[in-house]
Amino acid sequence: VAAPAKTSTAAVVAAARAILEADGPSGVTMQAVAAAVGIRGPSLYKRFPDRLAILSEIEFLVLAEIADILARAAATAASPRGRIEAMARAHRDYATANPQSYALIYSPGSVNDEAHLAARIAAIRPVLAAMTGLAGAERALTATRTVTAWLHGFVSIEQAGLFRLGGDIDATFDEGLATLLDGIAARGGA
Amino acid sequence: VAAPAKTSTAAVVAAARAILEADGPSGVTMQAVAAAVGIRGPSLYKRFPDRLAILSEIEFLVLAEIADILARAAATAASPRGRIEAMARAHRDYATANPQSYALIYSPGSVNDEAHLAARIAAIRPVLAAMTGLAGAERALTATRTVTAWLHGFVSIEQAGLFRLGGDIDATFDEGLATLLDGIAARGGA
DNA sequence: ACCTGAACACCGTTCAAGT
DNA sequence: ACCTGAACACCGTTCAAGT
Repeated sequence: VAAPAKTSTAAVVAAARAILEADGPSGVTMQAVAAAVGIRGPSLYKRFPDRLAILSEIEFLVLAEIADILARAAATAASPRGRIEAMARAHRDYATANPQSYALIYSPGSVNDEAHLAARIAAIRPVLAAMTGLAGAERALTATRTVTAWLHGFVSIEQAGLFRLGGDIDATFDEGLATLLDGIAARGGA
Repeated sequence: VAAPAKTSTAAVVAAARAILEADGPSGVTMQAVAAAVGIRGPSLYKRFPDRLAILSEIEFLVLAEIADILARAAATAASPRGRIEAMARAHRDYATANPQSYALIYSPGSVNDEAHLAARIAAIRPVLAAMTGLAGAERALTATRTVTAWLHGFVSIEQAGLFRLGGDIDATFDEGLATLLDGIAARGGA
């Protein structure tokens, strides 16, 4: 006669993600997550080996969301450059709407195994495809890395509150992106 | 009759910084830092209000080091572009040599008060100066932010071990930097 | 003045016991 | 099968007591 399950793996991950976004990583304690799904801390170990495993599942969730919003953004424009611009804005908007989730997947403690790598590659695929159209197949990977680095750095600095010398940050974003894409296009197209 | 001090504020910060670089942020416990300077955990509260205050002092140390290496790098080249390139390489080299310290000053938990802001501005000053030479006074701030965002994003992704689709990362860095500076120069110079 | 042991609240995690 | 209370080791932090 088995005891009935009070919750599920998916419900635990969803609850943990909500706590992360509301209270930051230090708020994601085993007790808090357990309480959010109506059980006690130790019971979580029936479903996850440890706390890191829960954060790891949140990373999958977030990477899938980013893959989705980037693919949708790419579909809103026809030209390679227009697609990259749309994805860059979507990336920044996602980070603004989900700052803690975004910070998690780039944090030093983020999980870096094969499964997460595959999820990251899947998320970047539409950027790589558009960049192939803009810069050619041979230069697509390097150009994608350049745009991705700038994008992550910009969002990361913005969210840390470190743009503090004034100026219009939205305009800085647009101009930085244009500068980058001009430079990439100037180096020889497809 | 006062009890003789076994250590000093500077010694505590230096010890904490060494532990941070060796064991990461979670290794910087009050007990570990205290033991490294020959005292017990609670004694640290005579010199620092809490653990965050010790990390805050490490941030000042690191920001001063970065200000120093950037200023030195700028002095090795004559042209504005040459100076920016030298500073970009020095920035990346510093992060490679001091990954935990570098991660600390861009971590979500980094202290963002007026004193730290001043230290950050001081560190970036030579970049802003060189950028004024390359892009003109009016466009210097935006261009500096674009380069800084790319630089931080690149280093951050590199250290997280997230460049995993092959290719020469050193060459990617050089090409990304050249692309950016070409784009900035093309938008209208000084 | 500075240092210490003891104590407190709070973590993650383990485990024997319950249903 | 899943859940629970009790326990353990380990944190940051406080404080009264030592010199």
